[in-house]
Amino acid sequence: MAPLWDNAAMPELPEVETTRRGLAPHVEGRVITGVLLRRPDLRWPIPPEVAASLPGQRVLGVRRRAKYLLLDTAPGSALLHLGMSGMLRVLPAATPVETHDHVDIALDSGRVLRFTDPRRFGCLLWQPAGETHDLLQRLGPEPLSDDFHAQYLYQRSRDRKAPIKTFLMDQAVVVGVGNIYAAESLFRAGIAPGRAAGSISRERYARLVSAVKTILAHAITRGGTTLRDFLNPDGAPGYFEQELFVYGREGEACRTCGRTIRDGRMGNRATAWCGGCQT
DNA sequence: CGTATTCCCTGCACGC
DNA sequence: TGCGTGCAGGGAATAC
Repeated sequence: MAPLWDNAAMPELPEVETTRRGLAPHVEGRVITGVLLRRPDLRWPIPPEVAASLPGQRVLGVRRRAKYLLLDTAPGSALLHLGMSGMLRVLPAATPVETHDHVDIALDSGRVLRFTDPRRFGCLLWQPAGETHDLLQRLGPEPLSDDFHAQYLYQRSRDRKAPIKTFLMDQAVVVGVGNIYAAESLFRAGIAPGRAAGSISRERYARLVSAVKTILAHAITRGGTTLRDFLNPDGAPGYFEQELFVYGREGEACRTCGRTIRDGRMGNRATAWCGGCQT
């Protein structure tokens, strides 16, 4: 079975949303018949409620908040994060187990929802019904929602001296904009990533918000096309590689102006930008 | 409060 | 060929 993700396509918000859409038809409405934890020490230990509460429950919905997926059942929700190497697949129950297959959630359809994560930066946690997990408490708005707009970003950025790229990747400001999409959005908006967030005009924030929305929405569309049949994913997601303008292109020529793409670090993250197109 | 740094973990690309 | 080293990443935790 071809993997859905590899190191070339980290699960950012569009991949998580694509995963949600792919999973939902196979998981929603199904009854969980068992939970098998082969390796409970992920980013955090998997709490006992997961294995104790899920069996016998019907999956009422599959939701996404930021880069988290939630499997809703009556007593509560399984809260999943794919980290940077996590993968979720729906497979025939008899599918042989491989090295990093940490969790199986068996379904009454005879299939199994399998969580695989080589680097174990992902997590599987428990959110009791009616509560909001601490990890979801202080998150900013969804980037594709109407709550994420230029005036919001402009106001939140006043007095912030951190680089705009760091600010944009702050999950308390807006969720789901990881390193790739931050770099690409700033390129599209023509803003240099090192510029202090608090010194950027309202007009430029309008361009940035528009760029974030356009790029994320486009990436989701692309992801969707690679995932027609979630049970038999054919080929790599490859959603974006041909469309990147700066991310991973350090030292290469800018596709717009021809200048060499620069690189540096911001907030301890590799950052690429074009000194000609971004000011 | 905001900002900077460290850490978690593994696979991979390097250089010797 | 097989080491060792450094890096990548989300994002929480910690330190200032």
